[in-house]
Amino acid sequence: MPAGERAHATIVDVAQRAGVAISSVSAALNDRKGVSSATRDRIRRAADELGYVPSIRGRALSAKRAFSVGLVVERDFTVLEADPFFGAFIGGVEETLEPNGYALSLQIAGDAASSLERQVKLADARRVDGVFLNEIRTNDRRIAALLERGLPAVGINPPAGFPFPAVRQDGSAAVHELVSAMAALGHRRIAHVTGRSAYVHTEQRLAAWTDAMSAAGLSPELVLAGDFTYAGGERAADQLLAESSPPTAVFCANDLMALGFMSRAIERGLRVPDDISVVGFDGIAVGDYVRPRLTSVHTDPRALGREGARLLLALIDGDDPDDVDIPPASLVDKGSLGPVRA
Amino acid sequence: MPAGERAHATIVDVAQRAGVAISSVSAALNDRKGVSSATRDRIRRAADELGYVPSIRGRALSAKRAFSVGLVVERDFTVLEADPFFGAFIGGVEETLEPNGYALSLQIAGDAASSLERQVKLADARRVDGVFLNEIRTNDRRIAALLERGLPAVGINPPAGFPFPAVRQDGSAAVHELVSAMAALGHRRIAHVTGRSAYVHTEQRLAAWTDAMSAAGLSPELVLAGDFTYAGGERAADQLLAESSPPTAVFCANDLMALGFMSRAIERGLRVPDDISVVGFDGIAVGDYVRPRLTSVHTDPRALGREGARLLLALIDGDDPDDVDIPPASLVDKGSLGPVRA
DNA sequence: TTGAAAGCGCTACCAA
DNA sequence: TTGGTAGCGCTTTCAA
Repeated sequence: MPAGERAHATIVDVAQRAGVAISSVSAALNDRKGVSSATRDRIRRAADELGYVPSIRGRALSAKRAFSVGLVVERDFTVLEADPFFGAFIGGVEETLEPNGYALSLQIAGDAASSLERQVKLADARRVDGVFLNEIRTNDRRIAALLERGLPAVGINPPAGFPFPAVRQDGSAAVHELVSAMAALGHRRIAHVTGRSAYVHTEQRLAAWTDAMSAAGLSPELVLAGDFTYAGGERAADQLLAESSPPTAVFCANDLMALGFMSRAIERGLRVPDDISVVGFDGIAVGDYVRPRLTSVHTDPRALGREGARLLLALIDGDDPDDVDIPPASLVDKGSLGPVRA
Repeated sequence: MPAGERAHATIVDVAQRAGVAISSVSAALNDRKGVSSATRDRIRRAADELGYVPSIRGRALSAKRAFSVGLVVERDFTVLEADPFFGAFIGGVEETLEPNGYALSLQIAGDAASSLERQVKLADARRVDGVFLNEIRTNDRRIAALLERGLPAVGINPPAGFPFPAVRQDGSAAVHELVSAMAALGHRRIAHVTGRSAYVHTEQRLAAWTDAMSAAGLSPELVLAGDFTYAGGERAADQLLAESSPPTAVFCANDLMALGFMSRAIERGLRVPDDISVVGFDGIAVGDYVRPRLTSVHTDPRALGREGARLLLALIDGDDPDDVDIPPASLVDKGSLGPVRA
């Protein structure tokens, strides 16, 4: 028994005070029709006087809804700390959930297996009415698990053929713009440091870069496998800059790697952007804390969260919502991209 | 009606399959006594075969528990993005909640008023069995609201006289160590940039610095009001370094400000730490991404979350747990603290 | 040891 | 328009 939980007024208390049946209270307070405005007023007053707030527990059981959606963040705890994406994403999610009386149930999982397990647990225990599918892998087992359970889900930047509604923000246009800008500045040897393998967004960014390179008449061969971490960016710099003819520009699949790359490049005695241009992807605040500031493809995780939640609630309501495209990511030059030195 | 939610097996299904009453199923699966091992086995088997997972909704209503705790993060969305504290804190919370079958309900509030409102809503709707009280203000209205509702709560680094159980990490010892170290390095003009006013942790850090300065025989007069943001740190640098006899060392109430201060100091042509030593508080990962790396008082938000959740669950179980002190924060020198130039 | 039944606080259906 | 009532899926008490 929970310690000290105060006795709350229930729907029965309100009904008694207003001298009506509980079904009328339910109808009145939920703005259903079939209640005269006189009794509706009386019920409202009684509810106010008692400080009545409907119990979400009773509602959940009766309405067969949890009034809650789930987000499982698959991150090593230590990495999560440095990753600002989810703060903004969750902020956006909240923007939609709160006015709709929904809450967010957040879980942290260390790896893919426990992420799947958490997702399944949330669904099986009926803790949530739907979930976000984030950071999707190329062969993501969560999809089948969700499908099998018939749990509403919304994908965030999912791959083609994704079976649930999705919200997308295109980044490829900005990557094309980036590569053309680099080419226009005289860059020919442009490298790409990828994200962790097996992630859809890693593939998406790699594909965008590859396409853009080809479109610019450049050969997309300078590819290094990264891991989305700062240390991974440092390692990439050590490797790429030690080559006999190193790149003059590098596009990293996220900002954290770009920051690590830039830092190590500077430590190795290079100037950014004079000796090497470094560009990231995400547009995190930390990019403004270094010198030069980091040029990056800025995304909008908050809009992704806001629209994703909107889709999810519609889906839960039994609608069949269309996918949502939020305005494409944009290249924001802050100084770490410059012309090739003569 | 939620779209497509698959029919789940209920306790009735299990009882039928096992040929027993639902009360026996409940007792068996919850490891209560009074069930023969034979029927217990039979029930377990039936449950397995049906893939039975108890509905948290039914349990919540009957047990008068939500099996969920709440955390309201009071942050501007944009600030949240840059703040790594909560990622680690939530990770720690999860570490405790998950094995206990509890979930975390996360809310984001933009200001104190809506933070209070959210907290109250969570409690009144009985969505959670308890909440964390974080970033407490010197005159925090949430405390009275929680007390009034009798909702279990746990304070994170609360002030003296706090009415709920609490988990604390002392930072003052490390601040004393810091100030002595600065004094030993020849610093006399040591400044402090505070956090946002009206926050308990702002006061705690200021008091620790003031005490430490006095203990070192120095006058604690160089105090500048900050706001915990990077930009605030930059402003502090502009102000302090423009003085006729600027400080030779500065202790900022958090790392973000220290990073802003350091960056601006360098932009103004000073060398860190040769011309000015800069030290922060928190020990965030970003401190390793700048040069010199940021010397800071390292805290352990993950342990705070882990132990805070442990306290909260005990409280919910009706225990009267003692406060928890986790090992004190420690000064970690990474290079932004150095001797006064001759 | 087992089973029957009450009740948790709602929603929704059906009569009156 | 109203009221009565049957669930929703559990836990818990009380008899058998």
